[in-house]
Amino acid sequence: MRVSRLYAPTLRETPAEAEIPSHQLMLRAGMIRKAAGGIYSYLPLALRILKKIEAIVREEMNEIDAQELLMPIIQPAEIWQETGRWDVYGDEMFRLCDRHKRNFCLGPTHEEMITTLVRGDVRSYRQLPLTLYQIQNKYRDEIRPRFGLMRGREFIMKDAYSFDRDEAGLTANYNKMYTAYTNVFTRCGLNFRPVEADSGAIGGSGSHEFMVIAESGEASIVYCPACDYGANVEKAELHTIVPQQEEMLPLDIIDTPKMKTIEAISAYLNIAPQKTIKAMAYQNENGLVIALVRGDHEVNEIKLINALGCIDLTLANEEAIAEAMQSAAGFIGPIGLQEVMIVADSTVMEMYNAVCGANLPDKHYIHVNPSRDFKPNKVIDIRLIQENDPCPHCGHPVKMARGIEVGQVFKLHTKYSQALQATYLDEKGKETPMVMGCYGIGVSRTMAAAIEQHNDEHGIIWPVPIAPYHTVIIPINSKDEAQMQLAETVCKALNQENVEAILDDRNERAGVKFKDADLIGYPLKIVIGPKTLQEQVFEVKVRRTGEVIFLSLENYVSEIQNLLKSL
RNA sequence: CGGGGCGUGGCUCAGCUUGGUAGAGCACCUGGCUUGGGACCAGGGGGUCGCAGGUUCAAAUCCUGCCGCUCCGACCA
Repeated sequence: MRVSRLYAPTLRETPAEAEIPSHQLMLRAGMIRKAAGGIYSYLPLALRILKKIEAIVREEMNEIDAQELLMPIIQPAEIWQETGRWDVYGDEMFRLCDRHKRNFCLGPTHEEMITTLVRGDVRSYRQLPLTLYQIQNKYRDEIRPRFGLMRGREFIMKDAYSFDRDEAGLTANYNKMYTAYTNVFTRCGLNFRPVEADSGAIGGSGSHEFMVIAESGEASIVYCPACDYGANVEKAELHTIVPQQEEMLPLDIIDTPKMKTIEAISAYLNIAPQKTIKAMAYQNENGLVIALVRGDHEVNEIKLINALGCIDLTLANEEAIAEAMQSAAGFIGPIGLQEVMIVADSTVMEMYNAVCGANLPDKHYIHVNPSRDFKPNKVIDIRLIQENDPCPHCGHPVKMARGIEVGQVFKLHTKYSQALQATYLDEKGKETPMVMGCYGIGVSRTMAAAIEQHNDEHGIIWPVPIAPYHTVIIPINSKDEAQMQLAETVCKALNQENVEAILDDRNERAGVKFKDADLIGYPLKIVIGPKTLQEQVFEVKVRRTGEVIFLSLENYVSEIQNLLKSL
């Protein structure tokens, strides 16, 4: 390939819309262009990268006996109505209508599709286990598409689905996938960490997310430096904190004018925030809910949703609070509340002589002893983990990091097979629902995540296995025939030995070619200039380190192959 | 959906307050010169100033509505 013919329009300046490195650099390197919010064209360089990632994914999937298939993007409403997700998915689903007014959607995921496919053709335990996967576009009408490929409305995903006879089979398949995912992301050159995850709207239980560690990541994770524990903060469990026992003092009520925040009240009373109880008012489809956590803790809304078994949860507005409790935000408390659901974090129930809102304007209770003074409807872990909280496995203080979710594995169990009657006959002739798992990799997101981890002020630095080309060959002066001739010879020789080389034959000054090469991020640059011809040596520059290596005109092919392997 | 910001040539932006013949840099085309880290000289093409209404002798500029993009929040395999 010749750069003069390559469709990779590079930009010297950063388009204003791009916020994070991967988005900025892919636009500047001429790899993607936006068609609409969250919808992009992949230009030739980006497509080569995607194909490399896909090839790695395919190899690892095939290795564990998953079989590739391809399912439709357009899916009929009926199968989604069967599982109830036609309504649950809401505005995030792209919906469309055909000329007969039949409803369809653009597939946001394929559980319904694969399950209805398999239920039609798998009848016997002899046909199980079965794992199928595809690499296909997905469509989600995100509330807020952003960060280029990181959160698009159209994106490429590898999705795999396993069907087993029983839980033991599912666990075996899940573990194989977990290993395969570890291999995929390792081979892509990513610094990642698998973490325990909430299984979310897709349902089921037992799930890990594969997080690429990056500042621009939208997910917060915790991990333990002492053991191998890691979790999405949404999921991270916490043990109850049991403080020293104290003598319970009599409940009292005091004036606390305008003291609406934990910070204000603890300063006013000169006590630690740990001695206060924070009451948060939420609203869900069943009404008002008061969530209680210790003053220095935060509510984990995912845990709260799971504890309540509800779908929707938002902070209650002032009117709702006033109506239900004759109180205002800042002075809410659990004592004396009637007909309002109260969920207390387990740590709250262990507190002594604490402070909480009195449900009266400008009043708080002191010497509150939860076990004595009120009775929550539910006591459960609902707090958000914080840096230095004890690891739930070993107790060592945990660390926090930002992560980009590039993959997730789920145990679905029989959620979809039951809803869609995907059953098989077991050895005894008994009809049994298949036990399912599902496993996703965001392929286009992985490309972006790789850039987030591998870039510098000059541009992208591709890991060799997913680089669009292994090396660019730069003749310093394209009008010098000797240089060009040698460059072409070298280019041909390398490509013949499976070193992907591209020749920058443009009639540009050397600086322009170097800048573009650095921006696009080829792992190596081979420079052919006057020195090369005189001294019969190549100059090879390593993109990542800036290191310059001189190779002789003899056996340079194997030298470059070795160099690429070492990167 | 709530709150900010922005829409002027392919890109980055100025001009708008105070209405009066649409600008710069980069990119592009032609010629020259140049070739080891985004050169230089000369010439040239390209914009109904997001759309629709309104005010005015006159609107990129003022007013109204709509659309799009973007940031923050809520949401999210």
